[in-house]
Amino acid sequence: MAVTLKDVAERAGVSRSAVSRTFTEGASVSEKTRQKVEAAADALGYSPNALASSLTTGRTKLIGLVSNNFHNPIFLEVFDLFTRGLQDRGLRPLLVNLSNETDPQNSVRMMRQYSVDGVIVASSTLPPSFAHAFRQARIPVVHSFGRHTSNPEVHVVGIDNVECGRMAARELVARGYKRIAFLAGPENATSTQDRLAGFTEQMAKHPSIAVTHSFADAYSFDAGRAEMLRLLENSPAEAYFCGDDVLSIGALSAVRSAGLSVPDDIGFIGLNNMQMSKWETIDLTTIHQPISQIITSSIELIEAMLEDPARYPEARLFPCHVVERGTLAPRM
Amino acid sequence: MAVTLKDVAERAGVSRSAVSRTFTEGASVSEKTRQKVEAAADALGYSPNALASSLTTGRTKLIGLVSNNFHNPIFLEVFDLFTRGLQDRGLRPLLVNLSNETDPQNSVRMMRQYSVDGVIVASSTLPPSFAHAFRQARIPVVHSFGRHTSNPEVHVVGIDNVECGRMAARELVARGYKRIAFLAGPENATSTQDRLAGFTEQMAKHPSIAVTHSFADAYSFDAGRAEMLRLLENSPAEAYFCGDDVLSIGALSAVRSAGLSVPDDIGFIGLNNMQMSKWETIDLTTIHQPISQIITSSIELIEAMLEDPARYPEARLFPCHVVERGTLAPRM
DNA sequence: ATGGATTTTGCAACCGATTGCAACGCCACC
DNA sequence: GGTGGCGTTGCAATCGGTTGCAAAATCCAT
Repeated sequence: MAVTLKDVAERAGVSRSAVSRTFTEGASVSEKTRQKVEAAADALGYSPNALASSLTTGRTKLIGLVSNNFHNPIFLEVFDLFTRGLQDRGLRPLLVNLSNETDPQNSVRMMRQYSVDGVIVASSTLPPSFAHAFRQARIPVVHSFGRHTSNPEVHVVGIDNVECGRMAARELVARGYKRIAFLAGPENATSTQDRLAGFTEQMAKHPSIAVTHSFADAYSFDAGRAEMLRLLENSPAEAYFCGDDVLSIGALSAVRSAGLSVPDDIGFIGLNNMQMSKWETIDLTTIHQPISQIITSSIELIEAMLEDPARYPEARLFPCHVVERGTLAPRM
Repeated sequence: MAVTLKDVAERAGVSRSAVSRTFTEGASVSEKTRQKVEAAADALGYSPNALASSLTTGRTKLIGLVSNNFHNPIFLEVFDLFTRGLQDRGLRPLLVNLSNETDPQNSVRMMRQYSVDGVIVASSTLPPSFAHAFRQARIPVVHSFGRHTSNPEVHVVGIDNVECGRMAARELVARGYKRIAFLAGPENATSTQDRLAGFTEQMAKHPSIAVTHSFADAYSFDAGRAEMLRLLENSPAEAYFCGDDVLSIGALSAVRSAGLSVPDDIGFIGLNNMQMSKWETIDLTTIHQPISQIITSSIELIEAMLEDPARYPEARLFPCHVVERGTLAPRM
């Protein structure tokens, strides 16, 4: 079948060790044998079997890329950035779709079987127990878009969701809305909980403003639309903070199909600033989440953990800011 | 470190072979030893190292999932379906992003290094040379969304793009448009070429109708928008067939920001029927591509090739149909 | 209890690599 | 010519499993 070390060694007339050494950085091989080996390898079309070598080196260069978020278009961008970033560093992403998985131990087992060097959990809706389970299993792990706690047990890279909640609240108050609501993502997602906490905390400073909130089933267009349709049935608020742009877009669609106009009848502010939000037909005012920095940073972090698995868990949070477009009334 | 076969064997008081056999389907082990082994394995938290076993079995259960299409939202759905479908069959997708790769040999080398059992090329814009290179390297390969030829050299699963071109042409003619254009995807993509061929072939039957075409740089919103803006500068056609929904949506956005209305001023028909196309704000008439069947079929095919690598290359094409929404004038 | 058939088991070789160690060749220098 | 030192090389063990083969254990019928 495949060309092996042994084949190359025989053709080059050297030992297998010699071949192995010419293919490993910084090993001691004379120029002469290196030449012979490379000639033989080229002729045979040899490339070393990374999996076999992983047996002795203990490194597979495989990184589990774990997510459950395959309905939010922003994750296409996330996967794009992750795969390229990992590839550029010689790492290979093993994509794991946890959409229907509830038991972290299954994922741990799976990652163990393929002896991945590390795991990146890319999700704001997967419970922290998944990242924890990996850490418990002593697999280096970074939770991207995860929850920031004061005393993190795993590496977390993302944003300060509580502050985002406050930011949205401040923005809506500044626009003079008197009946404000949070159309949140899935109730049990940590991102939802944190955003809600920040939002209500900030709104508590304005007792004269009526505040409500409700949850969408998922971070998806359909869920946003469905929830908004429900809200429209019963005296909706003047303005909504949506837990994600994709929810906003779903909600916008519901509002427009009800014959109402944005921002004249209802205002919206989203969160993420995905590509689509700037489309003319959408033109969503939103809070920008620095996806690309989060991902770059996550990759750096997982790489650092490969070097030093005992590295002390760290939270890396990146600042967000409001991007003003056309779905909110002007500031007063 | 990790718990190995040997550890389990020692604890259970049996040989390593016995342990191995209890974990391989259909091997001969007595009930008694199986019990002992399983108890020991549970106590130690053992799970077999798939990579090590691949050395002797020659099977990694790794499937390279190769794409260059990380800007078309439909591919999020594609990845979702692929990852779930593969996982359900005990296969693991190794995601490869070929956005900036031009040399098929690099990808072949990469797949070899990780000794994947097979490769799924999921792209309609990657040149056929990639799929061919895998086949040449004797790696089982299926090209999803690839070009159908009468004498296929690799397995292809997708649609008949030539027929789609005809279908779009027929639809536009039936609506009475007299100046018709094809806003195509990347010029060198086989899908573009085939759709263009079918489109012009069909339009040739109507010499009184003015037909033009042009290309977008990529299957992306921005490319569609940019190309449409260019077209608007110089007496645009009455109706456009766009090579992909995402192009249509970009074009729609350009048209609307120019103050024109759809379908009154310009008509559109897309291709794919992605989720987004049914959003109220978009409401795109389009040709439905049966993504989910294509993917299911691709997975079945790659699985069949794992059994029989010599299996004769086959093209599997699925029918498309027009989904009527609101971006074309009514039929005459 | 005996013998033969059938299952179960362990040994040892092997998969494709890496690596510690000792032997080797080569050169310089005395 | 002999010695020391250094870079190079090959041997052999090892990584975590699988598997052919022969020996051992079990079963069944007589």
